[in-house]
Amino acid sequence: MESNLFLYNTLSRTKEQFEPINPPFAGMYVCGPTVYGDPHLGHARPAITFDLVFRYLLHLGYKVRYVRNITDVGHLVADLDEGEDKIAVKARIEQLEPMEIAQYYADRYFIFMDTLNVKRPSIEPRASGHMIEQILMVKKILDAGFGYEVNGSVYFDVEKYSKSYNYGKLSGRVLDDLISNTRSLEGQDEKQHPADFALWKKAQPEHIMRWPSPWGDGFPGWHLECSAMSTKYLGEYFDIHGGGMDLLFPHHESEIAQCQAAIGHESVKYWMHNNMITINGQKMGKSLGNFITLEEFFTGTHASLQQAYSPMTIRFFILQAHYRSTVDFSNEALQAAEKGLKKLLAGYETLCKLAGNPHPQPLPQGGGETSTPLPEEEGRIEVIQQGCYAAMNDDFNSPIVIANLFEGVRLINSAADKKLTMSAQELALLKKIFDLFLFDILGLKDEKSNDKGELLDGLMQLVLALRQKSRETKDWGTSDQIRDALQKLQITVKDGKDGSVWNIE
RNA sequence: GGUUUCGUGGCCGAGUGGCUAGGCAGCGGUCUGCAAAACCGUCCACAGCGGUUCGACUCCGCUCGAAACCUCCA
Repeated sequence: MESNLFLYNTLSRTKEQFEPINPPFAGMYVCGPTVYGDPHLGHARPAITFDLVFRYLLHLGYKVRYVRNITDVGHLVADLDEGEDKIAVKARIEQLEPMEIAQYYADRYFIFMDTLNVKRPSIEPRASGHMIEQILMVKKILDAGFGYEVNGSVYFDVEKYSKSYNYGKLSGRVLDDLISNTRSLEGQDEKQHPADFALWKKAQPEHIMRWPSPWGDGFPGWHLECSAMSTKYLGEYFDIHGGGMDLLFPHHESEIAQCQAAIGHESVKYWMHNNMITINGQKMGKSLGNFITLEEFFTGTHASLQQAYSPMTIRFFILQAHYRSTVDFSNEALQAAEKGLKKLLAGYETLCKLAGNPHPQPLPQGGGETSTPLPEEEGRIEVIQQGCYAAMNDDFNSPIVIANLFEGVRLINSAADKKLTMSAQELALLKKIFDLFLFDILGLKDEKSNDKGELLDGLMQLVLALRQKSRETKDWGTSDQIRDALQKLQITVKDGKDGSVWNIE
């Protein structure tokens, strides 16, 4: 399978040609959510980024297995100092089983990702369901001599590891710097070296989430689940591992070390990282008062939001930036995105009419042949198509894809205005491009109800016919009254040369 | 302080050693009963200071500024 797809590998810090290990198969593992809180903007970006990758790989014909984990074990609440399990803390507060909470927020995550039109991965394994695999991996690392046990906990020996391998190759860190920059906490330090990390952690009595192990009751270290589950479902060497840039260190760095130690070689060919999100130029944080959940975005119920923003507006906005750039959310920017998306989708509707597709409304009759079309540029539609492919092949450059689609919209609208003509072949190809890139690959969709129904359609035809009569008699009062009343029902009427068209907002 | 990623016009956001990004907003036209939409034209850039070069927004260095990570835990 030949493709010209290039993607940016964080490991090499260059764009590399994508050559899967076992074509036509492609394996991708992406770090999923920790399910202890409601899904927010920070969840949307990686989900949409790797959804784009997933969709494009599928389009190129790869047989993709996309694995995204659900982390439902052993997390601390960031604001707490005591070192309690995140989920355990929540459970005590809300008097629920920890797994009940994990289930609740996992379900919420699934629902909101569905709303964002993020395709479900092939497998969504849970850390809690892979204790045996994780324990086995700890054993392997111990057997290989890269781990040590202290008081029922097992730690990874980074110092020893870095004598043979480069711990820090992914994030650019140097071990000596890590030492000098690590403030050693007094007392409870079981670790031999400040940079060592936990493979298995002994559960204190108050820990509700615990599992038996050869080292006593406890829970797996953070980095372990991803190594264990990616190996289980994608093999000891697979194509793409993705996640947010915030996970670069120590999470992904440690995953590399774990796999190297347990398996004897690295397990990932391409590392991909999406950049972070800011709100009005600031990071999103609970303490800053700009922590906005997806539900709040969709309903507009947050003090800093001027209005509700639909899932597709959020998706489009995220795709308007390249995934390796930071993206800054603001009301002004989101409103611009909302309008831009609307224009794109309206352009597609016009295209369908021009292309003779009855969906969603018939083209108003009439229109003369007297227009003087602009001279046709040879292959102007092909240029758009090639532009879209070139953009996707260049490290999934969705903003360029979108720019190309807007060029298509310009042609469509000009054709509708009879400023230029497009052949049936051109229209058909353009429709194909929109169907593929706008809907299948970018994963956008029209959110307004297209299922207008025969009854509504008939009623609207009647209403518009009556309004047309009043317009012909220049009864503007009646005409405007009808239009205003319809607008209140979210139905927009636009008067064109060839009659009026209507849309549900 | 270290590592990483950045700093583009009113806002968001691509890209490139010399050649148009794109969207939103603004301005001027066309169309229109009005409105909306659409079309055409147009203004506003490349954080700052040096250096390399025939030429830099694009390469190099420094300064300033922003974000993520650098502790136990995921």
